[in-house]
Amino acid sequence: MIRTRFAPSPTGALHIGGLRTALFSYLFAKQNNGEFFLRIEDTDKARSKKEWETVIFENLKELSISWDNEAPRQSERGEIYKKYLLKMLEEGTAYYCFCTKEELDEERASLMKLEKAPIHQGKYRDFGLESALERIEKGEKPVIRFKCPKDQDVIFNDLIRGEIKINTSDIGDFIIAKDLDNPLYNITCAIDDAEMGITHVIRGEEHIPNTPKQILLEEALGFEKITFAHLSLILGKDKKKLSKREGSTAVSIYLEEGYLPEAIINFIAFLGWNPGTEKEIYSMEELIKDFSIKKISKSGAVFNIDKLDWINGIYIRNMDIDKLTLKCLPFLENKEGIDNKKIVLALKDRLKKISDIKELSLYLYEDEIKYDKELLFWKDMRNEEVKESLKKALNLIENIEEFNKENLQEKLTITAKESDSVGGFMWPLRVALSGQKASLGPAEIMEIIGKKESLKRIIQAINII
RNA sequence: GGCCCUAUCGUCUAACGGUUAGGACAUCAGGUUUUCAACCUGGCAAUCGGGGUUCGAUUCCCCGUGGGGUCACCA
Repeated sequence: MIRTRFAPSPTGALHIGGLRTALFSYLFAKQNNGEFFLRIEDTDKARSKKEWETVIFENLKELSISWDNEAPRQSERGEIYKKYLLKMLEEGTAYYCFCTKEELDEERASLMKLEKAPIHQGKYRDFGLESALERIEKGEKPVIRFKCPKDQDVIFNDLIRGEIKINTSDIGDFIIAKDLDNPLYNITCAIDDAEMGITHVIRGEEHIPNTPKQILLEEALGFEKITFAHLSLILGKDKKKLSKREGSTAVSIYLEEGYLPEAIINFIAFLGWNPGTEKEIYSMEELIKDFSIKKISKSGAVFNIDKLDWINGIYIRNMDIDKLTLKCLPFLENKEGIDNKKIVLALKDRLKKISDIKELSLYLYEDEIKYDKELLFWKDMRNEEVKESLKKALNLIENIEEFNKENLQEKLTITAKESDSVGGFMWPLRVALSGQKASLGPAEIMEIIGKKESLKRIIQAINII
């Protein structure tokens, strides 16, 4: 059975790139009737926080990415790692290294000067476990390094990129643990993937350099082979790895601003993947069905918020009106006599994200709207003409009993067509009702704010001219 | 700098070695509208450069160049 995993570090919010990794891992597992696991990589005790873990869980749930296991925390698996570390030390596939940080910094600097890769040369590689233990006895605190085979090609077949080959001389004896109780990323990752029975690791491209290390560790420990797939990075407008400078990278922010989970999933899925047809609107079920890891593109994709806006707009427009209203409520005011559902219905076509409705609906709630009187003038109308036009509207509206937008629109249209110009009648009225350069139509506004408020606003406009 | 990954419109991307290089977003123009959206119609816009292989390269190979990643006692 195929089993994938998503292994975030709870050192920050769920990142857009992390979400895509999780989504693709999820889709790949599900379409193969496999399992999708979660694992919390919190070996960095200083930076890991329980709060972030909670945020990650909740974001994933909200986005309908569900996992099949009880997500283990690496911080609670110390004994397991220790067992493997001891085994490697005894078998000689790992060794204690007594180099100081200063020594290592120096080594790195001098290698860089020679324009060589700063690979650790393995001073204590053949020091021997016995002698090492003696020094530890005396109180020295060594780190544990992997004894990397010399000059050997590590080859793996990446599902997305094909064959990747890296020579061990470009890797060196990397540190696998600070000490027996503090293992580092590569070793915990290799051990957990093996123990969890992970068959396919789908992750970001930045992990390509880690892959041969993990494969080497896999071999040293006698684990099953894992298949890897490395996703290209999501880039910002500057074509660099997406960073906070360009809007947010945190999924939670998008959720809060009112990007719908379905839209986010749809958009993210299409960042670097497409079905090869012209269909662009995809539900999670459809994604599971049509997703193909082979069709993932190899180059980085720029995160284009305009396209997210467009997709989100489509989802908003297609959403059930009651559900949409519920989503909008946090961004709307509460005013006696005003039906927020009507506002949502009237405004939903112009929303790119749910939070937009706040700004767009403000004038509907205000007790006294303020605007520049010049705004009331349609083209080159004179004072008297505007006043006349508004009075005509006032008379008409005063006599309308059935105050819904269809009826209002009908009556307004008749009068407008009898007037000198349709715009000359409609524009001042709309501005009188909204105080805005751009707004809903007069009939829509009146239905929402009601007859009394409508008349009040028209009279106010007549008075300021 | 070493190693690795990568390269089609501004952006996301299609194109068994043979297409007028297609679609979407954005943009521009027009239509519909009192306005703004939504909607409809249309336009602009791309194969990084140089060598090969081939009857024929966006496609395969090599070399450049550009972009990115990574070289932690972070993950």
